[in-house]
Amino acid sequence: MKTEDHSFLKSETIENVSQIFKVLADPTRIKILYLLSQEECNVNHIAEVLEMSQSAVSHQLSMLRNLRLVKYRREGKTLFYSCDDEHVISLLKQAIDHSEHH
Amino acid sequence: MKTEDHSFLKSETIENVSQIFKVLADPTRIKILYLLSQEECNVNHIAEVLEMSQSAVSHQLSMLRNLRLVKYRREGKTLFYSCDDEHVISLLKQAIDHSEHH
DNA sequence: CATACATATGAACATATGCTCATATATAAT
DNA sequence: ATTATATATGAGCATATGTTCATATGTATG
Repeated sequence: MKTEDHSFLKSETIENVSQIFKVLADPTRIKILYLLSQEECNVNHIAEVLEMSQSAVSHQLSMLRNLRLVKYRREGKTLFYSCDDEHVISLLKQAIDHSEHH
Repeated sequence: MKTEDHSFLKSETIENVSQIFKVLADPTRIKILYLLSQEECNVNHIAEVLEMSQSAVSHQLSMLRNLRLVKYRREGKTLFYSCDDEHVISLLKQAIDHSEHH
């Protein structure tokens, strides 16, 4: 068993980094995270704004929740989601800025 | 036809950002880019260090070349690859630093 | 408690992705 | 020219991923 696949990076680090970027690699999640970085939203609102099914949004939020990238609060029947990871939002915004200015 | 799927981000921006992060989402490419960020390498050297087949490395380099993330120079039969996109390396290193210090 | 509304979840399916295997191309040396 | 070395590339395959569809769960209200 090798604990490292690379002389300089721990395999654990590589897996973590890969996971962060996998989240950010999907257009749907980019839109969701960018939206949530601007305002707290409930699930249906996200679905409407992004023109996606409630189910698809909910599945993605489930993933983002498990990775602790978003959090939520309940208000009656409604769940309000917001971002919970400044670092990931920072990476996203840098990539957006770079893309927009090139 | 909608030119934007999101009120704030152009669909072109979303695609570009997604593509950047897709590149960085794969463990193999993380290792290759990190290695190349430290030293110029030929293909066989990358394959040896990362314990991968020459073909697998070459396929990945092909992709990185097409996206202009790496460049190469020839010396006889050997091709020496190096990084050609500071911004992408910057994103990668930030994610690595963050992962290592948490 | 029955119904409606908001959200979550499991299964199935289609597409994307990364590898291997075989083979092609390019350069150098004999 | 033939052979060896370094790298590239196409096809095929197995796995991962994101969506849809159907259904479940949770909460408020009559």
